[in-house]
Amino acid sequence: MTEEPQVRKRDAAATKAALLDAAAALFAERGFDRTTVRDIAKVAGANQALLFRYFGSKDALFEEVLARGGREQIATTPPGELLGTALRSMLESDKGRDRTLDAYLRSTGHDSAAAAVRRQLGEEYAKVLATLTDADDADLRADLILAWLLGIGLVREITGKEPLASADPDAVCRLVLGAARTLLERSG
Amino acid sequence: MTEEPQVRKRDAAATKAALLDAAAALFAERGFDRTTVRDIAKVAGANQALLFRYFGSKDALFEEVLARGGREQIATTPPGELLGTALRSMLESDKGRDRTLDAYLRSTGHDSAAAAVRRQLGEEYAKVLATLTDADDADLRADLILAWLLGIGLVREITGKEPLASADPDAVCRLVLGAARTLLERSG
DNA sequence: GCGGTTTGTAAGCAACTGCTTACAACGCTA
DNA sequence: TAGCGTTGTAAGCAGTTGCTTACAAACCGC
Repeated sequence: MTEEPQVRKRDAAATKAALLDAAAALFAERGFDRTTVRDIAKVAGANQALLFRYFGSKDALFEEVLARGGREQIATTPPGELLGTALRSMLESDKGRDRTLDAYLRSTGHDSAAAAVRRQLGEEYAKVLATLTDADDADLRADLILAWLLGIGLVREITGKEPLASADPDAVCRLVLGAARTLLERSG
Repeated sequence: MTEEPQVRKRDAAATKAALLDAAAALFAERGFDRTTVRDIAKVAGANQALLFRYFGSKDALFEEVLARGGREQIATTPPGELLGTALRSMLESDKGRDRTLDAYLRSTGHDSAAAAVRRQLGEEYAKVLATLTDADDADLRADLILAWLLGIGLVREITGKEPLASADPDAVCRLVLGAARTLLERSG
């Protein structure tokens, strides 16, 4: 057997990334309050003191997790498809999908600086969604669409309520997009 | 001055009710994890040991809070008006309104037995909402309406995103009920 | 090789958590 | 009034939390 470097040694960037990944996974799974820095460090295979050296605090780490994951989708999706894409990526519970939304939804009890990130993230989504209608209350309608997206995520991932939790993504998309079109098209 | 009994003395029922009220308020304000039994006892003006004597555990107390508040609205509203009423009661941020939904939304990171209460509460709402349509996927459509309600509450109360957070209740109702009608009326 | 910086580690601190226990005060019944 | 279950209180226990500190080991320029 060739000797493989099982343990990452003296690579600050890799350690930081590992901590970020571990934190994202755990925050998504348990929420902010029920995730401990010791758990994050253990999953990342790093010492917990490094978490504070690289991120400053658990709070700051949470902010970075939220900011990193949230902006990804907005940046890589054309406006017209954002609603469908966001909805679909939320519905496809397959492995490997981005779980930032879960972290968001499971940490609603947590105020502090992360609340600002949450709000800003919402702003960015809503801003894009608002371009889809020419009604004079476009921003409000966009907020309602965003609220629907979040609510669907809440019921599916957190509450786990059936039949929505394991409903066919296509069926859900058809229903939601149909109603959303009504909301966006009728001028105010 | 006549002597008033400022301190409640030896009244188990009153003490228990005070604890329940205090818990409901604090859970709604901070969520489950960030509310301590010491705080609840302090707000209720009671000793924290009594909390455990009367409710058994913090978890069980949370369950009672959720169950008590949630069923109230369902029981007192006719099915056809549930959507509008629930929406309106959520939008009217005035004083004294029931804040059980906030407790629900701020405690999404908390699993355990309360998750069952959350789910069951959702079942009851969805069951009523499902009677509003005759589509063969009525349950799914009802779940989507429920999700929208929760999402709107989330964006308004937790995220505080504008313009939805301080939007006119009538305007929101008009938009949501219009789109919801589309969702419920079109048979599948 | 050598000094200094960067990276990783172990141990611990102080505060807080849910919960328990031992006990005092009260009020009803006999 | 004596006895006794109920209600309220003070103190503490054991475990966990975020975060800090003191130190060892690896790396880099010289």
